[in-house]
Amino acid sequence: MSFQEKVWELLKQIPEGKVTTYKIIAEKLGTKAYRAVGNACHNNPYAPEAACHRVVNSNGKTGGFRTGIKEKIGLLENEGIEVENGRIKNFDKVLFRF
DNA sequence: GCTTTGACTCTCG
DNA sequence: TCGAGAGCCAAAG
Repeated sequence: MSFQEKVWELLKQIPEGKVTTYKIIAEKLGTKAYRAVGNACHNNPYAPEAACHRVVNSNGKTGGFRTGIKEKIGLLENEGIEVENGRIKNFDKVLFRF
């Protein structure tokens, strides 16, 4: 199982209404390849299963999204996550730490 | 096998 | 609060 496959497995564990960060994911995999995690999402073949839109930056910002940041924000809000100016409002509340 | 690139993070001014 | 610079790892060319 390659690095990114492990990332996708973790992404599938994120429940609705919750988000996580690239840092946390990397830590869970026992590495510090935050950027590699981003790459994994970019190449994510498990489209809706692996909730890459529930992964944000460590400071609560949504970061960038290749398919359009607006779309993802809409999805997050639909799950009860408030987003304002590309930033998670109640970040500590919705943060999923596995 | 070295170089480039990226949906990142941390520190400093 | 915000932007710039440096550091980090894995995948693709």
